[in-house]
Amino acid sequence: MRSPQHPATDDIQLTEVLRALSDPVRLEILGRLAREGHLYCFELGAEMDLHKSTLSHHYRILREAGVTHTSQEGRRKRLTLRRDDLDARFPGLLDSILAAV
Amino acid sequence: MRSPQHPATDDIQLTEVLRALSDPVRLEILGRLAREGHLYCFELGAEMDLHKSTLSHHYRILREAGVTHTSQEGRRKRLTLRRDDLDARFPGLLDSILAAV
DNA sequence: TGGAAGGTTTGACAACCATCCAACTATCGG
DNA sequence: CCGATAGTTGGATGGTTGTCAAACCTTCCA
Repeated sequence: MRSPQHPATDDIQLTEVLRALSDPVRLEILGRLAREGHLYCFELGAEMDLHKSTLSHHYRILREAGVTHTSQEGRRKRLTLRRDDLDARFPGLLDSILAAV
Repeated sequence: MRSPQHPATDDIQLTEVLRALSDPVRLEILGRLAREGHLYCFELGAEMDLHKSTLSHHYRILREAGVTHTSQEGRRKRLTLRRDDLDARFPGLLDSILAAV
């Protein structure tokens, strides 16, 4: 299993971040990540009533946009928010979105 | 000619605003609006090398998302940014996006 | 009054998106 | 080693998007 692709901080594009967050499911994931600090994919699978492959698709979009970081822990996958990177690149953006979620 | 549809301030949805601004053309329009205060559609048509119907499509998305206000002046159309409405609904969001454009 | 200017609408089209499903890979527990 | 767990991948599908082009509608002006 190849390690997942994360864009470098400087390569995070505003249009991609905005597009990634313009979906209710991904906005919900973002809110959970912000509140809980991190989460395991299988936790969402148990709650969100979406096929696991659909969720996997959303994880990829968030990751490739630079919003989340994914790390492997055994057979589980752990998501965290790239808060520092996003704040460095687009100051205030994340906070204003999270305040509205 | 029916007057164009603008959502009420309370009806502006975060996902729609983010989606509206996740396109380079519309982000460019936003930047110009923020810098110049207002603009007439035909000015963009002369500069942006896109078919006028394509631009009309972008105007509609910005307007229906609640990002811009459109008013008719003779046969011209004048766009302004709904800055107060957006600030009231999503404090800080517009500023952080404009800072990154 | 007739033509030009400024936009909208409709249709077409290729590209993309969210979703599901089935099959697959990889890891853990017994 | 085997079955269960956790996700990814590829295909299919119905819907949406960005773009152009042609036709249309308003408004102005000469």
